[in-house]
Amino acid sequence: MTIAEVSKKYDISADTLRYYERIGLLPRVNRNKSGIRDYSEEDCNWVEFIKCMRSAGLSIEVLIEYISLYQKGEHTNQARKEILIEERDKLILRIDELNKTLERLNWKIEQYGKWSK
Amino acid sequence: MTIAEVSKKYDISADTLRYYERIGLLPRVNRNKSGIRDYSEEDCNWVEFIKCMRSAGLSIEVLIEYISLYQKGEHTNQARKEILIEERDKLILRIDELNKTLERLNWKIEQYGKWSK
DNA sequence: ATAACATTTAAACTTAACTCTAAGTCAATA
DNA sequence: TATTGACTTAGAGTTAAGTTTAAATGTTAT
Repeated sequence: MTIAEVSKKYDISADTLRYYERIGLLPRVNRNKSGIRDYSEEDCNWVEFIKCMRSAGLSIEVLIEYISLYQKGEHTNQARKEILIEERDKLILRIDELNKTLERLNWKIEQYGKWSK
Repeated sequence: MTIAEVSKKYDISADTLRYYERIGLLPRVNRNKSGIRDYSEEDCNWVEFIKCMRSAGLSIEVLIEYISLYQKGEHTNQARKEILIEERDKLILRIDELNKTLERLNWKIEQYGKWSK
């Protein structure tokens, strides 16, 4: 797949895809004879994974670390698992906080409802 | 209360408090005879509200709009309510997305568990 | 085979949201 | 009363995460 196709499929700009690869957030994508990126299915899976994790607030920094460990092979499994657990726990706290704020917003909206009908 | 006290109480730097006031994200705080900020209880309530809403991801831009409407008086109630509803709905979607990612992380962590124990 | 368009790289630029600096004022303390 | 330390403003600097630009090369449709 070309960068344009991947960009469209995952709704991430080609610029961002190149940027992610440049900083090591995506494993290096193979080029064809003329130097143009040709994304494999595994590349696409990484793109999708990164998109999902970024949208959940995981920092680029921590994801670079995760990918770097992945590329070092199976002996990094424990370390990778620890990263995921740490991020998972942060996410739980975050969701909790957001739910509290949601309740607060709901309450405030109700107050407005009392006069503004 | 002085800016240092408010800063400590809400864990927001004095720089940030001044910055928020400067850009209209906080209503202008009264100064004493020598020009030093003296935060009233209402000021503090705003600080706490802003902190909470920012941490939930509401943009500074939308909060400035909300506060600006507030300062224009009761006839802006409907508009303010609409802002809150819009942000509340965005927040619900966000929480939903985060919960899905949380499930995915949990699943991945379990996969790691299978070999790395 | 030439115009029009996509891709490449490196590097500069942008944006949101702060954060720091400089130069000055003011209040409390030694 | 001299110094120490918090506060003031305006404006410059920082950070994370892209986005845009420039200059070159490659590809496709006529």
